[in-house]
Amino acid sequence: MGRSPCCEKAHTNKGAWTKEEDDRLVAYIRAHGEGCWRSLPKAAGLLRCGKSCRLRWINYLRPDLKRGNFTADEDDLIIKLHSLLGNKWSLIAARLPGRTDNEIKNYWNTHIRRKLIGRGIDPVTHRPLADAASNVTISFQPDAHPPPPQQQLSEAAEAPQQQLKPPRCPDLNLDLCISPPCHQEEDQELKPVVVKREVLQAGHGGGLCFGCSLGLQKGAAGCSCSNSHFLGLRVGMLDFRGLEMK
DNA sequence: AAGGGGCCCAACCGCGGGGGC
DNA sequence: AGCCCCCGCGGTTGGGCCCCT
Repeated sequence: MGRSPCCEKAHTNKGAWTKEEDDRLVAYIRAHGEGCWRSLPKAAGLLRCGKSCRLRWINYLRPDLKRGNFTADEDDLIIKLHSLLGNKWSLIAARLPGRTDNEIKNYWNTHIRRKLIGRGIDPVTHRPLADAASNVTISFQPDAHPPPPQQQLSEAAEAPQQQLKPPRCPDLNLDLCISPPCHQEEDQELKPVVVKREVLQAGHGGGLCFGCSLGLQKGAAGCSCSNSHFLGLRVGMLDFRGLEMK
């Protein structure tokens, strides 16, 4: 009954990885590449479960990891992305080259949460902690960015005047205007962020202009709405032009 | 100098989703 | 269509380190 164990726990090591285990894992992945984590430990001669190997590689051994302290720009970007995506650490990590979801999650829980609380901002809702008056009305801007048919949010059409939750972060513009992906010929290396519609709707204020709320300059890639709340945040590596809704 | 408490972060656990059969 | 396997994700844990008293 129930889920089968991911590995034979009786014959696997647990806890901190040794240098030798690291070396074995790195050598194996260099020779054979990633993939089939379940069979990797046996093939690599490791007494670890596949999940453990995958985690060790992704969070610690991967050669493209940046490591080191987070910059102020990364801080700001994480906060912005969290306000949009919630605890979707993998999505946030996808927009921070060299950072892992685990690293960002830890950093959030140990530093940013405290920082936001210190600023009087609820780290969960991104709203002022003392915010009692939640009667802010956010209006849609259906003309600002007419989306392609496949990306129109039916909810927006169904309830264009509905009252939405107030901004959860005082410097975030929450005017709704989801930009269609454009300039697709550029930056092919940037993976599109695939955001389930529920992610944007569940407790995140209904809808947002990604460009504006991330501080992109008016007229910059992905943002040409009428928002006037440019924040001056440098987000050069960020690009939501490939944003997909599913 | 010692020890107690808090912090940090690597690693584990359980679950959900996707894909193959 | 349903089942099973595997991967990946998010939440949680625990051990080591650091700082304060």
